Amino acid sequence: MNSLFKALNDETRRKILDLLKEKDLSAGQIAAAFDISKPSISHHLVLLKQADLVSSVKNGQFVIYSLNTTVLEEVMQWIMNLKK
Amino acid sequence: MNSLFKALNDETRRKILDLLKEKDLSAGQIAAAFDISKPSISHHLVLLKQADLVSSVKNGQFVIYSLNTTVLEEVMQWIMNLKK
DNA sequence: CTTATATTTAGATATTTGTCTAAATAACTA
DNA sequence: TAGTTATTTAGACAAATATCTAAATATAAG
Repeated sequence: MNSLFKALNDETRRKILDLLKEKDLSAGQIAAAFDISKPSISHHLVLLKQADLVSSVKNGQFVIYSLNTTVLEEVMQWIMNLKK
Repeated sequence: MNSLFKALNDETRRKILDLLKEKDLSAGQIAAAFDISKPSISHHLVLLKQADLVSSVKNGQFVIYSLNTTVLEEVMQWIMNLKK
């Protein structure tokens, strides 16, 4: 829960999730969408992976990232419980 | 959206929301539930107010805080859009 | 009017976070 | 194998954050 809210608490990371909603992308393609260095984006991707919001597979020299929405259920549940 | 995720990105603040789910509480009552100084709790309450997650009314020398769940709709919408 | 109680404001400090550049690692390609 | 491209790791640094103590403000009560 902590790593989830932490991962979501950044505009750049939320935009990355938005990008991945459309289609899977390589780290480089993701970085290209931002005016931020590749190492920084790589770091954001680490945080998103820690939260299990994205997964990645290596494809040759590329690393392809995909959105994983299943953990968002937890956030939904947490909110629902509060609204109860 | 930013202030919302920011406010939610802290265990103490999430617990405050949980407390307020049960019933309205004064700043002092909220502080009493944590092992953290009153000024620190006061600061957390400021952030929760900024995100519009709580509202407060002064009652004599007390300030009573209440949970406001309506803004959580935004978070729900944002998540829904991602899951789409 | 003075003292006590409730809360916030101010200012300081240690930790966390987002960013960068340079270097390391991995995998293609000529 | 040498060079090129893709990505991550390492290390540094500035900004943001959570916390504290001390002081200020506001209200209540004797």
